[in-house]
Amino acid sequence: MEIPKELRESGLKATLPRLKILELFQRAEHSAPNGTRHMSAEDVYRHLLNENLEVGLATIYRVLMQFAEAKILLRRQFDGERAVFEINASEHHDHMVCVSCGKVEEFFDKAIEERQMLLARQRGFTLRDHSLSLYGLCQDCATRDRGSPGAALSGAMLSQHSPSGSARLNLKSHK
Amino acid sequence: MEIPKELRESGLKATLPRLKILELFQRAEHSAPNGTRHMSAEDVYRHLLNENLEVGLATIYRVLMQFAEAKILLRRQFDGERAVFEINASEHHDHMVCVSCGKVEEFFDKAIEERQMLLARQRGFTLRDHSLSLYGLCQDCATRDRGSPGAALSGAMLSQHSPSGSARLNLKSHK
DNA sequence: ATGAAATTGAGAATTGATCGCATCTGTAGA
DNA sequence: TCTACAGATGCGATCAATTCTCAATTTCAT
Repeated sequence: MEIPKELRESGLKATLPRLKILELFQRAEHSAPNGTRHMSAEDVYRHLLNENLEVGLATIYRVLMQFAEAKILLRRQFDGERAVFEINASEHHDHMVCVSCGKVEEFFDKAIEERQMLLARQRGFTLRDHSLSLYGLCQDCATRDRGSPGAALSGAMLSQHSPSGSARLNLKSHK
Repeated sequence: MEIPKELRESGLKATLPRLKILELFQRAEHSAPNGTRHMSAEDVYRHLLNENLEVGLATIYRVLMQFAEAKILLRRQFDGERAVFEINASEHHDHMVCVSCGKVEEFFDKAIEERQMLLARQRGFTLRDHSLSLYGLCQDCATRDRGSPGAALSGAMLSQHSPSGSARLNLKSHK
């Protein structure tokens, strides 16, 4: 009776890896700044390791895929980056991604949603899903860059404190 | 004096691979249906082979990257798919992608663009770029599927006449 | 024409992600 | 509670897309 309803309803067995992964995303849901909300498979892997739980990467990929299919998680893929997942709890939203520090902010705009539906309808297009991401500098990075221009956007140095992976275009440097 | 201004202005040397790749995208610009407009590195590779021009894949990836940096081409990355490129000639636009046949339609909506700018401004976000893609069934596929439901969305059979790659989620079957 | 600098091509290497399979483990039913 | 077995895991192999390495070739300013 400790089995979370998300798992029960999905038909997936309540295994340790699944329970822990679900819990991880649920805890991260309201992690305030710099979205630990959005985690890649590797992010999850490392988080679990920190909790002294060794789960095979393959398992993590599998579970993330199953959770996404079950609508427990949402899979997001920002421009050239690895896939990240977030818990599917809050309302639908789109994202603003800082290309400097990697921070992900969420937003929702009714007007945009409505225009999308209208445009699709006009073309006889049956809308299933959509993905809208704005890329640029978050307030903090814009401010900092104004102070010492030139240093910014090299990205390399900044990729350290990038939460779930790295800034866009910064495709190297992991592990 | 045959050197296209795109190359001249980019500072890139006018080599055969570059000339041919540029020409390919320029010719494809107005290819009417089912975007040959959007081509992956492999697509380009195959097209050049058809013209009896063997260019190493590595070179194609390099040139595409350079062209994207020079704003000659635009790199697009639809959900789980490989990167595709299109010539950066026409006005800015976003995309509707058919998840069944892979067709890519383009659209532009002033209202959406304006909302995006407004939302970014409200959050102190310096907008650099954005990506909006609508996923669903194009008119043709929606009509066909209504005729013989169930058959659709298996995707596999359809991936053949998919122009630049394959339908979304159909990550296998290439070469 | 000449040489420094840029570019290419072939293959090796990386990276993110998936697969195959032998071994475990939840969980429904006895 | 016990048990059988479908389902799940973990490991390593594998895959696909992309990038890197480096020697050989080509471009272009002089």
